[in-house]
Amino acid sequence: MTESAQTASRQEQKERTRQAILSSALELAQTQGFAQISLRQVARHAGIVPTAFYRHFDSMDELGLALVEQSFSTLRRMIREAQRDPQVFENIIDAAAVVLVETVKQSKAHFAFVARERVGGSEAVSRAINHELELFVSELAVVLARLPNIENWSSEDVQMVSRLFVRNMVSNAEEVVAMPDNRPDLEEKIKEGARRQMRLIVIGFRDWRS
Amino acid sequence: MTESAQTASRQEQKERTRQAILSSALELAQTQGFAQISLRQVARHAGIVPTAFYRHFDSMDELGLALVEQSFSTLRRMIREAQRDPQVFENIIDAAAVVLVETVKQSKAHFAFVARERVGGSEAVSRAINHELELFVSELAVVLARLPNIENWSSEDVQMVSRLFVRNMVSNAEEVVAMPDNRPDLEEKIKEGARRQMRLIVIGFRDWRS
DNA sequence: TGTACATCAGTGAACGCGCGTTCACTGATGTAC
DNA sequence: TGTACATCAGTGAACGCGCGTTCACTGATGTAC
Repeated sequence: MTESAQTASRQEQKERTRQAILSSALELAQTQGFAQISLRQVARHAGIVPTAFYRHFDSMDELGLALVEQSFSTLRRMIREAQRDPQVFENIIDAAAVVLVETVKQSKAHFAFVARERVGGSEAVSRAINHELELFVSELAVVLARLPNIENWSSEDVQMVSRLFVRNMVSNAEEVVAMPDNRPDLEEKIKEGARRQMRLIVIGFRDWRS
Repeated sequence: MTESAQTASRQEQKERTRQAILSSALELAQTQGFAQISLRQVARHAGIVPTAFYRHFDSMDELGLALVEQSFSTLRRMIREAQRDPQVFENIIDAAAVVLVETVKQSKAHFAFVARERVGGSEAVSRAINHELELFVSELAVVLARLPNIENWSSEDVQMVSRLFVRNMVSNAEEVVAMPDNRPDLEEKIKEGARRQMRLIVIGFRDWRS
């Protein structure tokens, strides 16, 4: 390619269309749920003809799985960034509540997709989501195992409490997703609720015996 | 009516068809999700012609709302029965875990419907389910407020912990629903997990300060 | 640089299918006398 | 009890529609020489 980079290469253009399909599907899934939207709707919204869809995905299920992947990589990146924040180590609970709400707010569409298709989606999509969430539980368990009151718990107990946290995270994320925009009062309420729930659980740590 | 009761009256027969529609929809919804099933599928499964559906419900949404009602009345009846059991007052947590698993097992289809359509369903259906769940949180809060360590908590805190319990109940119910039949080992694992989670939360009660 | 050919993302017509909904109907159940 | 009429749950044909998928195609981008 000796041309100036003004015009897009074939593969750049293809990637752009692929992203248009992904973001169209994500947007449409927000209102009706992914399982309810059609290949033709997605194509129309992405500005291509239905048959062109097949140049990028074999089926709607394949598209759904790609969205699961995209959603979780977004989530993981945000958590990694949050962990770099020194504040997090000072007051882990308050920080977690804030990070949760802020993170979810920033990529509402991905969270809405995960929360909704986890139970309502096609077999393949919801299996993929639950698999990712189980990975998350295990990852969090590793972090929790290092906390003072927990260090000599059995691994089953650590896994259990990790599952309790992740479940609550998902539930709270659902609430943020359902939250209408521009309602800082509601937002604060959810944060405060998440904070209290986490504190209650953490208080239990001290006196826990298996 | 002077006839012997051997043949069904018109309204008895109509009610029977209505129940056939409801149970057909519930069964079909188990595998694909209610939002994915069609009026014609339900009619076919219920043994009537599609147009006869309209003698009973105005639309699939109306049918969905009827299923929400049926599911929650089943749930409430089971909880009322469980409360009569004297064991429940001796060890409230163990009893709750057992009741949860047993109750859900007995009417898997209704729980599956509630768990799934709560987030994946149509606007109208999921709003109805979340409304019923909020009622549940408030009802449980009244019960919790009478527990020793909780009696002088603020009502917001009681509501918060009630929400924490109901969320976990829903999550555990989802697991039981997803559980393959005839796996007593898995069943025991879920019960044990539920028991531990509840115990951890209850332990936190003692030292909680708002 | 210029030419001839290959690649392949996106096109557009066509298909058969199941859908929700309408409509006029049928025939058993129920009621009035 | 017997007859004539009303009710209404369920029927069956018909409709227009959006769907997923097939196929042969077009024409811009990319490559070889």
